[in-house]
Parts: sequence; C-alpha cells; structure tokens
Amino acid sequence: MLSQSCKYGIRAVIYLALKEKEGFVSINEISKNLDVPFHFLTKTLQMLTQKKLLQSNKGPKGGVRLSISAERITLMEIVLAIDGAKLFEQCIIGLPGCGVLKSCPLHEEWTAALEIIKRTLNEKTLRHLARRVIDESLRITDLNNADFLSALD
Amino acid sequence: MLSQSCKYGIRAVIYLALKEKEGFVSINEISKNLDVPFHFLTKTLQMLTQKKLLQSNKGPKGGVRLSISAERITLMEIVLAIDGAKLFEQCIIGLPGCGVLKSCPLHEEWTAALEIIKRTLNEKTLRHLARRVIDESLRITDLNNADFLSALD
DNA sequence: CTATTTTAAGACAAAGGGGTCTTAAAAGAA
DNA sequence: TTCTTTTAAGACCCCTTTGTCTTAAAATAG
Repeated sequence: MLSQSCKYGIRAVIYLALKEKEGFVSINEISKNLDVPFHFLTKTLQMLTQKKLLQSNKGPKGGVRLSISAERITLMEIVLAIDGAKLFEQCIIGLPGCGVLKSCPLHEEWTAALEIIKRTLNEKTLRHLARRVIDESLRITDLNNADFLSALD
Repeated sequence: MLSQSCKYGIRAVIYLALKEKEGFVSINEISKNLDVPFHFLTKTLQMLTQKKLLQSNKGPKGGVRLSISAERITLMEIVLAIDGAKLFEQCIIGLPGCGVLKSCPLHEEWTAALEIIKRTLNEKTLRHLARRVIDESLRITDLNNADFLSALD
C-alpha cells in the first residue's frame, strides 16, 4: 500500500507537528524516538525538503521543521511527495487504461475504496493527526509515545 | 496493493470461469490470451492448485480448471491463497499492534477503507466477475477480450 | 513402446526497495 | 581559525519480487 519510506515519513512529520513550536529538530532525535533507521529516514526527509514541505538546517541547532503551519499540510501532500500518484492511478488487477478505456470487472468497487482513502488523505492535516495523538493518546511509535510526549510543553 | 502474481492470478481465474464448461484449459492458452508471462503464471496457478482451488492435468488435453463451480469461489479465496492475509492485518503506517494496543491516528479511516475492500472480495464470486465481463463487456486483458470471448459458445 | 504435449520444479538473472556506511559540505561553538 | 555537529549525497549490500530458462515427470496419442 504505502512504501516503508512513506510510512516512516508520515510518522516523522506528525512528530514534527507535535514539536512544531520547538523549531528545528534533529533527524537523529526523530529516528531514535520513532525507532526508524537514521540514514534511511534522512533520505526520505530530504525528499520532503526538496519539495518544500520541510526546511532543513545543518550544524549544531540544525535539523528539520515543517516549512508551513501543520494545519496547512495534508497527509496527501506527504504521500504524493514520497510515493507519487501511482497508487491512485493503478487498476487493482493491473489493466492499463482501466476506467478510461473499458474497465475491469472490479473497477467500480475499487474506485469506491480509493475515494475513501483519497478523501481521508486530503482532509487530514498534520495538525489533526498531532491533536489525535495528544487528545486520544494514539501513538506513532512502536511502543508508547510517553517518553517524548511528556517533554512537550 | 496486490502483488503482480495476484493480479495475474485473478485475471486467470476469471478467464477459467469464462471457460468453465470447456474443462481443462492449457496455461499456454491463458498466458497468450491475457498476455502474461507463461512460466510466471504457471507458478502462481500451481499455488492455486496446491490450495485445491484449481485442478490440473498433464499431457495433451491437460491444463487447469476450477476445482469447484465458479459461483462457489470468492475473490478473497484467490487473494488469500496467493498474497496471504498480511494486507488485511497491517497498519497503514506500519505500527505493530495497531488496533490491538493503542492505535495510530489513521486507524479508524483505514479500517473503513479496508472493510469495503474485504467486503467486495468476500462478496464477489468468479461467476459474478465472469458475468460482468460478458454482460457489461468489461475486460481482463490489456486490449480487448474480443478474440477469445467470441469463441465462447 | 515411443514421441509429444503438458504441468511441476528448480536454477538463475534482473530490478527495485530497504537499509547501512562513508564522505562531503554547511553551520555553529570555542 | 578550528573543531564539532548536523544534513546532503552517493556507493554499496541484501532480500524479495518478477521474470526467464532448463529439466523432470506425467499423461495422451500414435
């Protein structure tokens, strides 16, 4: 469904949304708290930086941060930046031109499921998700957010 | 979403449902009509044979056929036989234990989309899909079914 | 029995994703 | 300036998926 890169990336930007007020956050901190491979995460976040969704700074006090407010970034923007649009364009059984030319026998149902997914990704902003993590104590880490959540503010 | 193997497999079993009355169909015929790599398809269909969804026979007049009537085989059975259940068990952002332990902030929406997909796969039988291909002239090949459809009966 | 047709099985190659490691470059701290 | 911290970039490896090819085994046809 989503690539590993994209999964890590989503969790990282929610993390950044949670720490929005703190400015630049080092990728090292993110990778440790989310238990995600450092260099691999670095590449993914680089993509987001190149697409202007993040800003980065080198050196001490450097790191990455959201380039605009968390409520103005949707999940769809993150997914498109990392995985591209192919997920939303492919026929479930791989027929080229399905939906344009004659469709496959699952086209209708697959389109309906995709619509839910697309709507969710378009509607949910990083602010929404960060708020859920705090208010409903949902999580973005393997175990518990407790360690870094308690240090928020 | 679905593996290439699974996509080929689904198209092949719909093909077999269309030719249900004709008994054993050679994999060579299927691979040519669907434009799918022969040896690769063979392995996938072998899996379906091992899981008793297909029957196979060697030699002249041999090939594969559905082991039971097309209306008694759901798409879900095909997908589970080829790709397994992992698609339905994984968290959209890869958190282990999501839904069991504390959930991720997308759990609710992802579950809803998955439900549509699961319901479709469980409800649609090979008979349904074959009928759609005929009645609504939908397709399971890259171009057009015309060549083998016209030779049905 | 022999030859042919077909699936079964397994070795192998190619490509991509995931992940690690090393080096470069930039920025701040001393 | 010099050292340290951090992102940037790229080489490299491993594993899985996809796909090809070869050989074996079974079944039919003659």
